[in-house]
Amino acid sequence: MTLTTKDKILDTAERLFAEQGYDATSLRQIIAAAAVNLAAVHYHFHSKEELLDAVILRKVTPVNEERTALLDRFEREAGDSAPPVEQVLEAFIAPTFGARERSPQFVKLMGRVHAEGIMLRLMTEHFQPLLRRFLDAFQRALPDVDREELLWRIHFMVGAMAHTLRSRPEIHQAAGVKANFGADQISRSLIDFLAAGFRVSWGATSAPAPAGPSPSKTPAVLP
Amino acid sequence: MTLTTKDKILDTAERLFAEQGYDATSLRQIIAAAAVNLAAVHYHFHSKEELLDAVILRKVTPVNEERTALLDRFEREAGDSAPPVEQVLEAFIAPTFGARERSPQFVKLMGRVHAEGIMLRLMTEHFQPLLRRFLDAFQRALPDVDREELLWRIHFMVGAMAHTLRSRPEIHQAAGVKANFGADQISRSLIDFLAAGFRVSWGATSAPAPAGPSPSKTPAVLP
DNA sequence: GTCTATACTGAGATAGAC
DNA sequence: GTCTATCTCAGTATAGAC
Repeated sequence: MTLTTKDKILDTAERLFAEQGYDATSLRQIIAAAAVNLAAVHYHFHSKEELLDAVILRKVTPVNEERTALLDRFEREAGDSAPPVEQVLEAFIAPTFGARERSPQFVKLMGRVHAEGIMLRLMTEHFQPLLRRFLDAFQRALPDVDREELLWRIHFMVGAMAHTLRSRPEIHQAAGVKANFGADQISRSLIDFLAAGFRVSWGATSAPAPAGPSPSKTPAVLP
Repeated sequence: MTLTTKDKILDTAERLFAEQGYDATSLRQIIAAAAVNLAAVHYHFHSKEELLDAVILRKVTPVNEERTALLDRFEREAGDSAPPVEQVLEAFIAPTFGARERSPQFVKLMGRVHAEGIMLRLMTEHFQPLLRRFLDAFQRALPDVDREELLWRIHFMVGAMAHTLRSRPEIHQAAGVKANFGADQISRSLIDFLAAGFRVSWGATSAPAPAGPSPSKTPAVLP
């Protein structure tokens, strides 16, 4: 236990942020648990927010490396052709669920973080290469889909995944249905669900609705 | 402009929460802009958190009524058969996008709120009937899908929608692609994307991946 | 029943001694 | 690098005026 002050802060902050959330955790709580001084936090991390950034990046970097490595492998195995959407999705999603197995609390925080403005700030700096890498992979798997549309579908994917990583039962509880699926089955359901969405052929809108006497002439936005 | 103190607080809080987010907005900022006293907030709403609840519920209630009304109409038009998934999705999603047109800032807050723990608290109290209503509609449209699986798909839908309602460009910006889609087209893309996911036949997992020499024998979770 | 004035506690941040 | 002391501002609680 000869951790530096900086590491003691990082470890404790990671644990408390994950257990209680970012806002609910005060710096004073962290320094008490880590047995360090309050000013040390600001010396090493400048602010509470930058401490959160550091906590996140330390954990997210290996996950992103796993994602890239997995995609690399799928591409290698596919030879000249491109890996199917399912594999691209698996490369993106599985590492997060894997991280969840290893540290459920932290990934819960990740989901929260993904959803709040925090990721928006980190995204541009640290997520860009990964995003471009996966965008290309998706585009090769689905050459017919428009690029902007594809980005929206990635957007949907991130939303669905982030929401799923957070809290499990909310909806099941409200509906009075027991949530029996394990992480593995949820991950599978998510990938299958998203793969079908990604495969939708572009241009052929469902617009007027497949059955029933065309309900809304107005754009889909307003009833 | 003979608004009651309570309404002045609600209106101002709604605007500031939407513009700056919940945490970034202080009660003192609200009371200054609304020209009321600090304690009046606690008199009428007991706490900052309950003020947020009130702000949300005031706006969300008509949206949920719109959702129900739209679903009612689709069911009426479908006669003896059940409305297709696309219509159930439209009934759920379109009213939010409609609200977005009318008050973009607020729906941005809604997306944020959906994602944080806040909705979890409100959900059980005020969302339950709506959820059960839509769960039934989905189940009738997709009788072959297992009920828990269906709830997960609804979960994915909520995540994708909430994330989409929030901030538009993040991903497009990071990828260096211009975001030209209007709200209408995004709404359509989302519905088509989700409909395909909902329609996936249950039981037929994509597991071993459709092409390439079965990459992972381990559960999809870990590479 | 409504609202005002004011005080209390705990938060994040900072300056400067060591 | 670390710590003490202090600053400002947050949300909250209450006593009392209308």
